[in-house]
Amino acid sequence: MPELPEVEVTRRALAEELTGDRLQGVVIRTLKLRLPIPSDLPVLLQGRTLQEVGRRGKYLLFRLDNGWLIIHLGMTGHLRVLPASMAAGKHDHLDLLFGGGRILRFTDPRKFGTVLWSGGEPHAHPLLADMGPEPLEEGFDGEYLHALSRSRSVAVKQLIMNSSVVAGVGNIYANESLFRSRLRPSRSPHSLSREECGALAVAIREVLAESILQGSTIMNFRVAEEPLRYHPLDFRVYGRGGKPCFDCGGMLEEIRLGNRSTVFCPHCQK
DNA sequence: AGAATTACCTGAGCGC
DNA sequence: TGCGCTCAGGTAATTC
Repeated sequence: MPELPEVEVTRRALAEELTGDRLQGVVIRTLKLRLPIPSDLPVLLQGRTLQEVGRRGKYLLFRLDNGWLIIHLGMTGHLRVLPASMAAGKHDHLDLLFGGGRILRFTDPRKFGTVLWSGGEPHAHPLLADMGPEPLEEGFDGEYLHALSRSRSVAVKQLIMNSSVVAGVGNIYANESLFRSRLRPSRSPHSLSREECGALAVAIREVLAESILQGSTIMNFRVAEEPLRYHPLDFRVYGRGGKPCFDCGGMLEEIRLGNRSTVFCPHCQK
């Protein structure tokens, strides 16, 4: 489950490795992801040059001469740059062939990933058009969260995981940022003060930025041929239900919120 | 409009 | 060793 930091680290690695290179071929092994891969992708991509690699939330945006290839890694997807001679495995769904015998290979066992094409601005694509602000950019702050939260009835954790509220905050970082800001995941948004909303916005920005920094530091300079890993040792609460809180030593509690695994410290988080 | 539910998919972990 | 079961989870589509 690549979250925003992993997607950003991938973006940087691919931009470094592939920007300016020409796409020489496309191999699609199945169109049947959760949403079908556009069948005319080979025609659209063949011979085009990669101009830049961007990101919106957890969507990777590859700008070609004639439009944008949009890829979401879903739960289990990853992208690697490999020698073209590398045999394809069971879950290798898409290869983009570049010069120098390199392929950009999309692999996704659970097929929750998404491959789209946009002829124009990718932000206008229907699946991206309604996304909220980028958490690491201007426009996402405590005031914004506070204003938005007045009329919402879901738990605050569900609020920040809503992509129309803020882009790219998934389950792991929602848990982590709520712990950092000392807020219970089940809190009603309209109960949050301006100060609490501010602390939450800061916490979200911090946990994401720190994870990107850490991921970048360990990133293989030549682009990992192994999928990027998470940094499970760094998580303070995610995956640690029943274990001691790093801050107070009390036992972390695990509940379900919106059918998502939710971990918090009942002592530290109010 | 916002909230809740469903659907998609397969590896991993479990009990037996 | 292998079978059957349950679970995990991002997000689009659908329903309430």
